[in-house]
Amino acid sequence: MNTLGELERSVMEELWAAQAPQSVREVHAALSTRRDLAYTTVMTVLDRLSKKGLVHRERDGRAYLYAPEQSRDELVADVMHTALEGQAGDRTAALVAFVSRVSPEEATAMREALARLEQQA
Amino acid sequence: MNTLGELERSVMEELWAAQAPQSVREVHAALSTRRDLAYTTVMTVLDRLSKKGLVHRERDGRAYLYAPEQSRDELVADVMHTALEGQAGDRTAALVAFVSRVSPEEATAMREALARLEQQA
DNA sequence: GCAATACTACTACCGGGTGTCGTACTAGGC
DNA sequence: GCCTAGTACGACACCCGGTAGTAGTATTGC
Repeated sequence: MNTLGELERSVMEELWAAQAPQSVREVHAALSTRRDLAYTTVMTVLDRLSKKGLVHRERDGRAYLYAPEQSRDELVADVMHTALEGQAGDRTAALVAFVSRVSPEEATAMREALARLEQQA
Repeated sequence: MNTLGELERSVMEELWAAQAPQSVREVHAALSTRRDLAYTTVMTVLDRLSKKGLVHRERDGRAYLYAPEQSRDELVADVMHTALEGQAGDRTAALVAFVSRVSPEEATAMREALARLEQQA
């Protein structure tokens, strides 16, 4: 879930940055500009990410193409949500504590999002 | 930080449930109603939690008393915040995604919290 | 058709974190 | 001065993440 490792996060970043599904080779090439990694290391990480349900893979000829299951925003929102659900008791209290710590811009963003939500309902 | 194990979480629950700081013996007794644990196991966990800064301990005669550093609400809010900070790019997008998933009651709680926040500023 | 090539699958190893506990040491109480 | 309650320290197993090698399989170029 949130417990992504360093390299796993980097790989996800690459997948998010790319618009289309990426092959292992493409991800490896992208990461190789900054770090020295074996091709199989990247493959293993992509495999683990797919087993965790974070990325989706599909055949493309003899290769696989990997794409993120969720956008980064959604994943972050998911982690936040999971944390909140872990709160057995009073969730509103946790939300209040959370809200009281966000920056003014973030508070504004939340107000807008809540307003939009209200219109839908 | 967020990576609390199962037992660690249980211990935190006990500390939160108790009003006053607890001794190892008290926490052990409380957990023993449900699970069979060695006294030293509980001690080790409390020690690790204190090293992580999640609990605070103070001497009481020859024993230590342990108390949570933060309330559960605060910890949850903290985890949520950490997740949000990890968002390198557009945080408002993540907030929007988050807000659009909360329950109606939670949405109401957030609106109230935001309103309160506005009055303070 | 066959060899080279491009991928994947499987396995492995190490380090760190967590669950779990035993043993050694220490400071009060009777 | 010994017993007891408590701590300190160390240990071990397991799982996860970083890292990679080797073996197997399928495609492709000649």
